[in-house]
Amino acid sequence: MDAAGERGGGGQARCGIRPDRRGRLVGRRTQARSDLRPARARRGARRAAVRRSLRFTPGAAERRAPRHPVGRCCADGGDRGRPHRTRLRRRGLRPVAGPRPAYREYGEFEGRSTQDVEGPVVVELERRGLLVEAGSIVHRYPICWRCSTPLVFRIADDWMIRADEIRQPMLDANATVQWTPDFYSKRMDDWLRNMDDWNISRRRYFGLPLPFYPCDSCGRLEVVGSLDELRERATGGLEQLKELHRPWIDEVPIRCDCGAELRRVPEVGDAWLDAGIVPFSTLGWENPEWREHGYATGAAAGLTGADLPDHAYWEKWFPAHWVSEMREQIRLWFYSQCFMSVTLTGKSPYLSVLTYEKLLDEHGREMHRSWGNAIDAAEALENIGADVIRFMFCEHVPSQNLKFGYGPAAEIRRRLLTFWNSVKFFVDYANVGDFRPAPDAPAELQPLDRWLLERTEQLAAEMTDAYERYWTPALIRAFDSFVDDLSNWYIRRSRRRFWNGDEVALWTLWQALVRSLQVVGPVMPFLADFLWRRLRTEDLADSVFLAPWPEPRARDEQLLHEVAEVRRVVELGRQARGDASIKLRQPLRRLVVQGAGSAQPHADEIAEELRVKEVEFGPVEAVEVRVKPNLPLLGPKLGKELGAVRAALEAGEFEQLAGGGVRVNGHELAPEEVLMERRPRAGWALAEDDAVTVAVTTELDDELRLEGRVLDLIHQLNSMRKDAGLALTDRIRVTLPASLADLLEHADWIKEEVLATEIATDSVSEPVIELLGSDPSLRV
RNA sequence: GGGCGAUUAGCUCAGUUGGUUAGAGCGCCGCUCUGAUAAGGCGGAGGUCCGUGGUUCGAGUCCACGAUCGCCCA
Repeated sequence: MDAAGERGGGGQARCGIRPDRRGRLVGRRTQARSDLRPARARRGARRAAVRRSLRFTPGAAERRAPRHPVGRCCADGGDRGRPHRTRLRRRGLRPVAGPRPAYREYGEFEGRSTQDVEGPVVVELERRGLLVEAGSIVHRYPICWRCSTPLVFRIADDWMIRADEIRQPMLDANATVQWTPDFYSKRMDDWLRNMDDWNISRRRYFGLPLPFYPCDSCGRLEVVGSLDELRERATGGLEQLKELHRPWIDEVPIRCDCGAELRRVPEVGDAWLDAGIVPFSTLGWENPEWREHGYATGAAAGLTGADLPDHAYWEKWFPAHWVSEMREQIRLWFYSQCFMSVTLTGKSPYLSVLTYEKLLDEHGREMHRSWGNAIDAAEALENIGADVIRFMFCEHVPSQNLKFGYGPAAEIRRRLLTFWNSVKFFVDYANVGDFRPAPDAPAELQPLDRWLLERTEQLAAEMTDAYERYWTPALIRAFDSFVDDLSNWYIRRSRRRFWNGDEVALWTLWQALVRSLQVVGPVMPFLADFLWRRLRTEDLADSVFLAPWPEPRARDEQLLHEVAEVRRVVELGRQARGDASIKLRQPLRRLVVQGAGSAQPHADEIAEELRVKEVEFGPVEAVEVRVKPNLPLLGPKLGKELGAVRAALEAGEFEQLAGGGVRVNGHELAPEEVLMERRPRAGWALAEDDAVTVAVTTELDDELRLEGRVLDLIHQLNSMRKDAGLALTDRIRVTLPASLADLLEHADWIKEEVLATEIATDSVSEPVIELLGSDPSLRV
């Protein structure tokens, strides 16, 4: 089709039959116009040229093009559908027979191109009174995909490998393969069930020459099996045989048993013959000895110094564990490999296959240089980076087209930046304290430290599992979730410890980073190794890829669950505060948590995160209780009754029992079998999800208000530090307006938070900070 | 014509064995934190999960049919 992909175009082509008439001719016997042909060909052609007209159905994509009166010349016209299948005619009507689309032995048409005779043929038919009808028809037409030259089909003899006898063995072999996505197994089966004989010959110059030597004298077909055999049977030309390719190979005739001298057929083999034997040719199949630098021969010699292994090596590595290629390889490489392997070994050459779809631009259009939206691979590697590209490929589900471009790349880079910053954070504070990680965990690990180590083990287990399933999207999901926990929970919760040079926290973070690099290495090898080299100690491998894969171990699932609950409670708490429009800088008095009991050991953390004075675990007192059934529990228990129970609960027709249960429609439901929905009482803010309810008091007293103002001031002073470009360790003097004098009740707290050595009031209108030991011009 | 997929928020896409109020990123609006700072967090608006029927106490998920789009074969 043409480059614009024109669909259903209005183009028409000259043809002997008008579209509205063509139906009348379907199925009727026709006779080729033998009187247009040279006499020599007529006799043999008479039988062959009698054939049935075929139904012609225009395809979805059409193009203005002529349909030539040359027999089976159109992709669609000649061989549509099994009921109409005709045998390929090897003799007879064959006007277009040479390497170029030109007529041969056809009188006045001799040597003219098919396009040139388009009109004259119709004129000639009419002159002879043979024309039924001349008109135009829209139909599919082949053109060169690169230069758009119209192409002509012509009849030719070819070399085929018969497919029928290997069909079932290949289907059996395919049943042993694990395909991802799995439905491509079915497409492979479909291809195998329908495959025709494999046409292996190509009329080209480059390619592996087919070693076929037909004998016109005795009718034998000689097939030369090796270079040694060729040398043995050659009648000459060996001295110029530089390699087993054209043109040299064609100058080496062989002797037939009948005495005749045989020449090779001119064809070369289909490239997929070569590709199909990759599992054998590269692994030294039946090679008696290991040959150093023996892999590449002929023109490829010197391009690779790879060894040609011996057969023992093949035994070790065959079949391949995993092959990945685009899905179109089903009818190409996956097929040809399987064909060869089943022929030679009876087995599939691969255990599992990952296929992927097309690479499109970020808007979903195909990439074309002429459209200006193509991104060259080298350019992408330079500007986006290999790791970001790999991350992008891993994340996307392989059954979908991949939308590729600078926009999606920037998004991924930003996500990776969080991980990068986590490493940078560690390195900064490790350098400040001149920290050197010890091989073993320190004894004084805090709960949060133990949690991060468990969380890292969880990451290692999840990613190992994803690798083993060859399901790369799960890799990215696991990694993203880990980075969130690492950065937005562990590091943020532990910042103060790092400021103070806490070596236990530093060690824990270091361990988590090092261990996560090991499992994420295959996804982003360059970044992982770069960071590894900055984090590694002397007893660790030089490269992350020389480090052993983390051995899975039992994890403290209880601790992991507890902290997950804590994060859930905190999220709900923030939501409740948000609903009540109370910012986090304003301390509140009480928080009540119902339903996340396992978070209780971490109540202090919850209090700190949500800036509340007290955290209680227990029933939340709230108004307007609405009860819903807990479906996963009640569904199996109540069955058809469930609908009625649900309706009754919805309508409020139930009775609450002591202990939290509910009586409804004659059923007593346990507390865990129902879900309560609440609204906050006055003075409270509330948020809940399915199983957890969090309520916080919204009333402020003087103490809370004062602390809120102190936090505001601290925030303001730290912003000023930042604006003034002060270093992390710079000490300052703070001067406050008299109106803020009451905040000095918390002077020590403020001094600690803003790294001030002095704080006082004076006649200023706004707070002022000064860098100690500096001149007054640095006053802000 | 046969076969294989897809259809979920404005856009790009997740959604594991059927389960409560269907999620994420981007974009938009508002708020917020801040010693990772051109980031981070929270909230809001935005959904007939293509349609119809069926199985089931219960369907985005399973089944059937249909529509549209894509791909393989012919």
